[in-house]
Amino acid sequence: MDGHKTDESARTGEAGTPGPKKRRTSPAARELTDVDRRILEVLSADARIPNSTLAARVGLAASTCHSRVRELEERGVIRGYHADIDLEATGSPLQALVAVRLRAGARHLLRDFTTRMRSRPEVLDLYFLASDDDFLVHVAVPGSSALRDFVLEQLSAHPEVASTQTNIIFEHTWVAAFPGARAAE
Amino acid sequence: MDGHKTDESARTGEAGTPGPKKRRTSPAARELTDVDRRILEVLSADARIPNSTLAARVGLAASTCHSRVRELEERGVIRGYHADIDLEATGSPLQALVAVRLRAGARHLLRDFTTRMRSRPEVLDLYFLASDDDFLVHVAVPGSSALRDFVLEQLSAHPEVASTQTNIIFEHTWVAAFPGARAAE
DNA sequence: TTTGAAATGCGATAAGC
DNA sequence: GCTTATCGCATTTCAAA
Repeated sequence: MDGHKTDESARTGEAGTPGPKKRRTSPAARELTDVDRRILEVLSADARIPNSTLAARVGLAASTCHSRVRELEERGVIRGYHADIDLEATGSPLQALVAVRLRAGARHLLRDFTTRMRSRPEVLDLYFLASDDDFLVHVAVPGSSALRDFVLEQLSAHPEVASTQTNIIFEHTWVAAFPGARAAE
Repeated sequence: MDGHKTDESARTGEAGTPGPKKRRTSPAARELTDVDRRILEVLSADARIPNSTLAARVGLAASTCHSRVRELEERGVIRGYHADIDLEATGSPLQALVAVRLRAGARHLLRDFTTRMRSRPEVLDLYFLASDDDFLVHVAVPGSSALRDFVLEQLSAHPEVASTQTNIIFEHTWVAAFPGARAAE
């Protein structure tokens, strides 16, 4: 599982420093402008803010702001908008992070495993790690018995799973959608 | 704002399920109806869907649907709406989960620690775990040197931190906002 | 007491400057 | 990138079940 090379060796210099106003010619990897960044910041804090209000906050006309947002959506910078739901209200107040280690000989079942995890209703997030534990599965369940059932039936019972370790979550705090974004605008 | 009573506490039992038709008397913890649940499901997949479309999807009139959504917001079931941002586009493609163990004698600094973590721009999520009185800090950074700086300067350098373990994330998949919600509607 | 339909004001969207 | 104009949606009101 170790020894993977990251593929981000080709990193150009930062544009933040003063210098030549060279035009960025790669549209897909174009860097974000300062206004773009502020738009993302506001939308990550409140995705349903009216476009006119957003425009005023970032100092743009409404139409301009709208086209910027659309461009960010089309470029894939904004991947979507999601409602943040109170898990207690949905009847699943118990959260856990389950560390899963796969059997070394069953790595070809990795895709099956991720597919199954993503199809399970209890699963909220799936972290594929570089460490000894291959996955960290973030789940929410109604109670401890449902947690036990999930771990036993969806993880331990499967042959590709070598071991699991279940960690109860006392509290999960969402801080930001991306680095630099602040909840307190 | 505060704990005022909603004026619609008289909700009769559902006719669908057999059983006692006991009236729910706790308004704050009132259970979600089937329609509520479907609304949450759609909004967690696409928070900016037009209300008219949402209403059609859940089989409600637009006005009714709108009042339901507002009620869910006021009850705190919907805690907010957030844009989902591509971390690579923001220039922080490297993610990690840092496990932090606090010194047993410094548990009174727990609040300071969480406050500091939430003020750091690199931090995306903060998990307070039951396992070893540990935290799991989800961060995104531009590269490995920024990750090293964060761990050394924001964690190891502080006296309340007993130990850290940094786990690189190969891939992070957001699956659902709450149990049962499916991305593929 | 909750739903559905109609009316109005505001915001989203597109064309021109 | 801003201004204006049009269109569509959000929101309220009211009638009905």
